[in-house]
Amino acid sequence: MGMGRPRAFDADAALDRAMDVFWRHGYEGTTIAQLTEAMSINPPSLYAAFGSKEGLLKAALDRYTEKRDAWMDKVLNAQTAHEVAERFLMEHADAQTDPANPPGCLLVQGGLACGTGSENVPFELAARRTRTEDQLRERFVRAKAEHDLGENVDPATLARYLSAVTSGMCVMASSGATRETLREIAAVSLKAFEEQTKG
Amino acid sequence: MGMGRPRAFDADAALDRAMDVFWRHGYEGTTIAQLTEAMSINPPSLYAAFGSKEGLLKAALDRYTEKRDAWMDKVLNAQTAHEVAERFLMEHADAQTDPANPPGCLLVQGGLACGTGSENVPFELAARRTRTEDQLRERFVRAKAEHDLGENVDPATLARYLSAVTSGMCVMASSGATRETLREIAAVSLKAFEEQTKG
DNA sequence: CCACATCTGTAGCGAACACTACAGATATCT
DNA sequence: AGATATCTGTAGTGTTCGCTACAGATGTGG
Repeated sequence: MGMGRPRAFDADAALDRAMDVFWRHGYEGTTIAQLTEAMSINPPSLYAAFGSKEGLLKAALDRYTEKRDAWMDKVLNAQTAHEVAERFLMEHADAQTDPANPPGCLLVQGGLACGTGSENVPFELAARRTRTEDQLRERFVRAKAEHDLGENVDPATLARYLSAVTSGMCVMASSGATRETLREIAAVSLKAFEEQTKG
Repeated sequence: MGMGRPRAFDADAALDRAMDVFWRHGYEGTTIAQLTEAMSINPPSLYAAFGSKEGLLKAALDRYTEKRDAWMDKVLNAQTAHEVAERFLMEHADAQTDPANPPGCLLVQGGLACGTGSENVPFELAARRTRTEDQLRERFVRAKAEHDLGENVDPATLARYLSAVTSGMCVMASSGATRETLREIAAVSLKAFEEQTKG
């Protein structure tokens, strides 16, 4: 028995193209026609490989999360909690205004509110955002154990705060905020972080 | 010559219904069928009154802005810049988790990234968000003139920071953040504000 | 009460949507 | 080489989308 005709396109490269389209137009604003054109494949190939439009989004999110994890490792490996916060904020300001990508972040621009039948999409995006928040919180728990953060500091609050600020930066990036503007916001936020860790 | 059959529905009440649907499902996730059902009218009435789906959104946004302006007046009329920031943040935390409305804010949940043909929607929402930011900035300019804020404080930075935080709160509210969580974030943000106004 | 202007409800328009049937192509395994 | 399994491209499928033609209803002005 044979193994069948092999796939003629690179799945990861195609996912990168799909990611860009979802990122730029949101899940519901993206059409299969746009996706197949960007991925340079025909609909049957898309459906054979990813099952459905939502399946393709999840595959793209998986790939996005992979890249993000590598990036988060760099952030989390900073020596101090303060430096973690600084890197997190500043790298976000840069990433969200990187001309290589659409503005903002796929996990926000992908869709906060969707129509009937796509309720799962905002939920899926939220789960990935929560993951980042969890990583930050765990890092701050460690910092607390290492006496890098004081006893009366709440790691969950810090993580939620940073997560909120970077989500807000996504919103501003989507409406044209420059890298400098986002860095300014990041700098102010960092002061709140400092103040919070003193208390 | 006669003046024609009068409209049988209340336009403002209908707009409130439409606002809720756009808010909950986003512009692109909302269908005309959902709108007409929520508004208790038929499509021809909708199109006679508002022109198009996008026209209806703009009308709903105008009504939203009206209410928001009344609300912002209360915020901006606070005695000090610090109290303006506090009210702005805390009222946002409450409004975004008010069970009378969908979570978050129409100006964010309405749609950050839209499909081809609806590019105008994110732009329109962003313009309304900028309006709030402008109101804050002007208030801080005044505070500076009144020596309520120091000479080396940048009103634009403060306004942008508060705008970013509340936008981030919208994202968190859309994924189920509680009122207490948002208030916590608001409290941390307020510390950044205080710190920023000292410098 | 009549002419007119506008609204309302039914019913359905063309277009675009996500998705797929099918036939031919291309690999593997024996 | 032959059988088989999977992919690819063409050309659609049924459904839903935003929107509207039309006829009847309901008000105003003369």
